[in-house]
Amino acid sequence: MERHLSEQEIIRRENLNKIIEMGINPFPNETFEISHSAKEIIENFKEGSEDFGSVQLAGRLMSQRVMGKASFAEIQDSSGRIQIYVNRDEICPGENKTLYNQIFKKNLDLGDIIGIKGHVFITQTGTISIHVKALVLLSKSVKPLPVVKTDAEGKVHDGVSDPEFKYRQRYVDLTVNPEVRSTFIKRTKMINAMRKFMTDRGYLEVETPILQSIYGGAAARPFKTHHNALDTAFYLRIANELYLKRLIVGGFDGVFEFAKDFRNEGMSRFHNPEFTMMELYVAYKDYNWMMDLMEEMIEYVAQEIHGTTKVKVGDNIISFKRPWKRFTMFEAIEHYTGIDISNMDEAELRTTAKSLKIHVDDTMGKGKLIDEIFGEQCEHHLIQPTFITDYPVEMSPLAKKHRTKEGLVERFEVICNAKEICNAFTELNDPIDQRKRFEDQLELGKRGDEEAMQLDEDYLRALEYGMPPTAGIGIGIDRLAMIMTNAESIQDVLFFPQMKPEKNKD
RNA sequence: GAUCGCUUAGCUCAGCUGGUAGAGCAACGCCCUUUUAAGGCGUGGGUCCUGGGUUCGAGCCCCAGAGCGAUCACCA
Repeated sequence: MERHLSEQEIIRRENLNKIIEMGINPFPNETFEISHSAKEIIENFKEGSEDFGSVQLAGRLMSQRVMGKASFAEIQDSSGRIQIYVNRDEICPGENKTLYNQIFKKNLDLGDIIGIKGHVFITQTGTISIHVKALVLLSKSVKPLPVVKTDAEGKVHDGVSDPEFKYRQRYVDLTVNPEVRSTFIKRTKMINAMRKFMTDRGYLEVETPILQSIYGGAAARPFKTHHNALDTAFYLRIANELYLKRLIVGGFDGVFEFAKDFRNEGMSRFHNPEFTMMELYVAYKDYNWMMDLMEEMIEYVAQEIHGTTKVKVGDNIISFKRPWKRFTMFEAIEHYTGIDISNMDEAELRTTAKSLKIHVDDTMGKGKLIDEIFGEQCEHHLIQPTFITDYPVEMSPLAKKHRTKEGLVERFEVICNAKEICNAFTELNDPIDQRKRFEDQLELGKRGDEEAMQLDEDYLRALEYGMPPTAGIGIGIDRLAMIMTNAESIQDVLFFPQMKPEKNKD
């Protein structure tokens, strides 16, 4: 098949061929030993010290300033960039100057991956650099990378900013925009910190099925697939809640999983069809205990990532320092609207919602109305992490009824930067009540609610054997990562966000 | 799903009331040769997202479509 190549791509292929003709393998197999990273050298080199007398490092050639028999260039490794100084007669000590005159000056291109050996010194202008004694090509780049330069005022020129380019070709985005790399490193640090926090407390990290014949644990439309050998429909999980609780039935005191979940719904700045949720279930605890744990864990996570509990997000500074504010849902609504809805019936709630200019329709029940009022009137005010507790029972078919408050369940969410970042309950462990809640969901399903839960007989069977009182939580890892990295879109915290398939232009 | 916006060189972007395509960086060549976004001179590079239409003439106007984005709806 004919491929259209740009002028620059053709030139690079010609350079590749010239290198091959000179008997050099542009894609060698051998290990290249690396003694230091660019960052280590820049952070630790002291003028006049004998340290770094001999270093080897490898990376991409990112700029090249050739001046006859001496040149400066920059290489970028996984830690950052460092300047190198290449002198013709030092890398070509004999009569043959081909390596410098031909290969280094002509046939190497920006983006090529090279290995160098030399010693560290400081130039007249005060830049820590590597004086190169030997240079080897490790991999040729035949497609030009966008060249990003930062000028003296710190202004960035020609950074790749087209979102489609960034997300489809994340490998280029990562190479060219250093802050993208640091976002993803923070994401991993965050997950590692959470894992350590929970493992240190003795909770067991587990894996549960992604292909489920009955999907459950959340209200959402699933992706459906088919197993050929069994000739059976399967769903990609929308949550793993019911499986983790089966493990609590089985006798584990604490289990957690970082789970990829899948929901067949709209995409937005805050929604990707596949996303990561961390769910944790701990036996013999309730939601009050879980609130304390959540605060402690996230405060710890912020400290691990940023070295402080204060995190800048957009124009706000968010403080994760304990304790966080706690509101019941009714208190929050009264606080932001001045209206006490705690004793209202459905008709009064509907009137109240209308008076607040909230779009209502006849299918909305009590729980939905309360949720809408909260969502419209309160959520956007909640920038600092805030616990919202005690939700209407209709919205929470897996949560235990409140110990004292009629019509409510023991549930909390944390709202932070105006978005929900977790959802937790005192888990419903009464199999009789759970069956009734599932049946109510089936009714909703019959009335056309596509997100109503399915009745899971096996889960009920597990509860019938007896599940200890349990507290459970699900934390939206992508949402939390957005806050911890000051990202505006979920796509910025996913290496490969979901996109429509690229059309083949050839 | 609805509305609005964007799509021009490898990258970032200009392009007027419709007159046949521009800059910076990158590339190529020469000069300079310890530079700091190195500099100077020169050269090449375009399916102006795609397909139709209007027009003597379309990057620009009209229609249809694609991709991306924003807002809304949906998503507790």
